[in-house]
Amino acid sequence: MFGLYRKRTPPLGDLERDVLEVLWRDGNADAQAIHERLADVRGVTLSTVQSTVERLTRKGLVARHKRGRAYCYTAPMSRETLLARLVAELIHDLSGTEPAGSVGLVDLSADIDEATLQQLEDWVAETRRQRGRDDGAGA
Amino acid sequence: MFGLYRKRTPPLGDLERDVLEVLWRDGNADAQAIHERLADVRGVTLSTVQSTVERLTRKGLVARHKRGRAYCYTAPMSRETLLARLVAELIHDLSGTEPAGSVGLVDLSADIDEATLQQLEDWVAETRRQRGRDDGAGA
DNA sequence: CGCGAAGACCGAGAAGCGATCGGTTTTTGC
DNA sequence: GCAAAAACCGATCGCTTCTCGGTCTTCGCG
Repeated sequence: MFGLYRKRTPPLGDLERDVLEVLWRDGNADAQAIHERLADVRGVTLSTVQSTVERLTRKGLVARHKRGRAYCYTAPMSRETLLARLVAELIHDLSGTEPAGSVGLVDLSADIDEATLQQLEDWVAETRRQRGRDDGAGA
Repeated sequence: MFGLYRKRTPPLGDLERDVLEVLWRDGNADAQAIHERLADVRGVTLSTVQSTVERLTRKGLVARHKRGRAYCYTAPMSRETLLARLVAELIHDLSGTEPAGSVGLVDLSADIDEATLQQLEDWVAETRRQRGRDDGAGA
């Protein structure tokens, strides 16, 4: 079969990404704080930020708890974890029935800095390790 | 800075993905052939397929050349290359200013088969090798 | 050379999603 | 209680894919 419905993490919009970025940086923040952080680069109102962070909450990508009169938001899923999930989905979606053993990658590689590359590599290694001791059920 | 405009590969729709899949499988095909391949799983008309493959052409993801009265479409970019590009963009977009040395990935890793994992790993290695002998200008 | 069919092309419309914000209600601190 | 701060709601806009029918072009063949 070709088209399968899967529980893909909905693709993040630009503002959503920025909000997450702030949350990852500061650990936690209320809408106001996020807004102030973002106002420099983006001319958005507090309302917009609130809507966005709320959407993010609905998506399960941020958690919140009341503190004073405002909500305090946090990103329970780390940047790395989200990245991993996204990469996983991407790979899963784009890897057809054929495992395609031929490694023809290597092309648009420039664009990634060493650190990221390292990250990816470590992630691969870690994943393999994990899967090795856990079980072999992948696809 | 937070929001950067980049030449992201536009996100592929479901049908677009399926069309690419067919192209990768068969090497090349005209709209008719693609349609027949897809008709089994998807009740789409030939017109729809044509539109989709044309959009894909505009995106530069498929090439075409006249053969007889119909166009013959091919996917110049291999599945692996496209995957690599997408992964690269994903990583680039989601890796903030901080390289985030901590490797906290490892979570949703199951979902990927060994072959793909291997692929990714090789790709990383190759990329690093490439960039090693070329230059060090990454970020 | 002309004709009929096959296919490309175009434009239109529906649906989904994020971004955006204003206005209203709720909550809270004093 | 009251005023302000914040959450909440719902509406709109723009963009993208999917969908297709209708029209124009082109090709092959007699």
